[in-house]
Amino acid sequence: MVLSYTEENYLKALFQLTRETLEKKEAGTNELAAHLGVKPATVNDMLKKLKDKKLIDYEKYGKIKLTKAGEKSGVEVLRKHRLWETFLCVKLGFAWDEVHEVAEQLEHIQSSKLIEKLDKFLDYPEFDPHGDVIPNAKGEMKIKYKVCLSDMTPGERCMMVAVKDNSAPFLQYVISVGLGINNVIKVISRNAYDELLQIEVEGKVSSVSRKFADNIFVVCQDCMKGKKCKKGCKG
Amino acid sequence: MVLSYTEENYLKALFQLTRETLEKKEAGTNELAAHLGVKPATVNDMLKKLKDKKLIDYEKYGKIKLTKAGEKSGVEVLRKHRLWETFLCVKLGFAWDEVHEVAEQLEHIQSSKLIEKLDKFLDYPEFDPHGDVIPNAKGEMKIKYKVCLSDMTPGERCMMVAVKDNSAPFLQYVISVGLGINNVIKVISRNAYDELLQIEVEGKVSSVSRKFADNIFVVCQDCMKGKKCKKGCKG
DNA sequence: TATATTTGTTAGACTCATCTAACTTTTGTA
DNA sequence: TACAAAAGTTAGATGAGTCTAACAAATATA
Repeated sequence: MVLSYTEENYLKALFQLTRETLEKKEAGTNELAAHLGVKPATVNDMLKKLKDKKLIDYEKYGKIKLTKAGEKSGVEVLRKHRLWETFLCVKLGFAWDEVHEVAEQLEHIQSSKLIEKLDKFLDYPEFDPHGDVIPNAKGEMKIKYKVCLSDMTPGERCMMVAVKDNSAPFLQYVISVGLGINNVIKVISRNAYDELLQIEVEGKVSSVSRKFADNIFVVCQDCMKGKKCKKGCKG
Repeated sequence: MVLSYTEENYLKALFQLTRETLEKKEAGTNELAAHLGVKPATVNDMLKKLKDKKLIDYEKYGKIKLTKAGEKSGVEVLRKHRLWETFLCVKLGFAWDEVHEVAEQLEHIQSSKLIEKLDKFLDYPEFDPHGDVIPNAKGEMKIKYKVCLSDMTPGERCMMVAVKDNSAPFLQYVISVGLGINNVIKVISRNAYDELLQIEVEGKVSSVSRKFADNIFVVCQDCMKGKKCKKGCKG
């Protein structure tokens, strides 16, 4: 489907507001308007067009959600933006704080061949100059989680986002503790001698070993709220 | 001055129609419409806007001419187009026949810093992949003329476009023969023994030496008519 | 030179993305 | 729960760039 420059911007914004965050899945008219720097009335008009094109799920007074097709387009624009930013810094010698505006223009260039070749020319980078993940050609964003449950301090809350060990025995163990992706974990205490962690998940308290905690990727509370993270949870 | 994507296209087209040719200096409404793929009525509306912005000289039913400001903008777009084409071929491995459409988009990216850096990255190329001259940062197009008056065959017509020798004595000699830039020269005959050429300029017949003819750059009749040149007169 | 053909212009309409101002629905809280 | 605040919607307008259809001027040619 051929999208206008403007439609692409709406889809990119929606992707950032609803997908590129661990919690939120829907956006509102005012929120989107603020993000794009236009008035809510303008957004409202565009929402009707995007719905007609089956790029968003949306009902009057309801929340806005990307469809599969809409997400595909949105993530593609984000991918292009970040690849161009990388090009500008790595190949042309721009400073990392100078590239955003130019990339806002470059991200709308229509040519899949160009993006393939640019990606190759840059040797398939995984992160842009700001450290944000660059979606791959399939639109997948492989976030490199770095913070484990064992990095948490007693008293902190975090959310499980991935596992390091994908073996069946480990996964079964995880389930038995009542844990799963997106579960919030409260770290109660850490035993100084054997590093046994006491954690609370959905009201249930369990003890887990250091080895277990090493294999659970988590994100901190800032990440959970969509704020800037100081720990670098997302790589 | 900030120009729209569309205005830039009109100025680029006008530059190509009126400047990037040795003879023509003005364009018509229909001609411009055909070049841009829009209707004459559309062009007519835009001409008024471009005139208001002092980018063209234009009177009702008259011919269209770029002003200095208009020419500056037009040549800048052309420069960007050709630099991007060069980038696509040289750095990304595109074939020379695949780059035009993408460059049509890229030429409108607004960032003088980007173009400076791209130019440097490409090592200040003088010609694009199609062999067309790339205007430099000042908008100058240094056409590398290759064909001299001495390359002409008796009976051919050509037009003087430049001199190789810029010394005052030579230039004075040129003037004495009645020659000047843009004069049409008809080659009447060549003496087989000493290569003396008999030429006719504005009705006046003169004889000039091989040495003289070697220092006069000319373009062939195809070039004069704006057609594709087979001799490579323009380098 | 008269007229046919080409070239250029005008008027009026359409789409897209945007706005303001007024209105309606939903939500949060006293 | 009632009502105020927040969020969302509608109607009507604007400007850019485009179109078609009809008209006017310039030019080429018989």
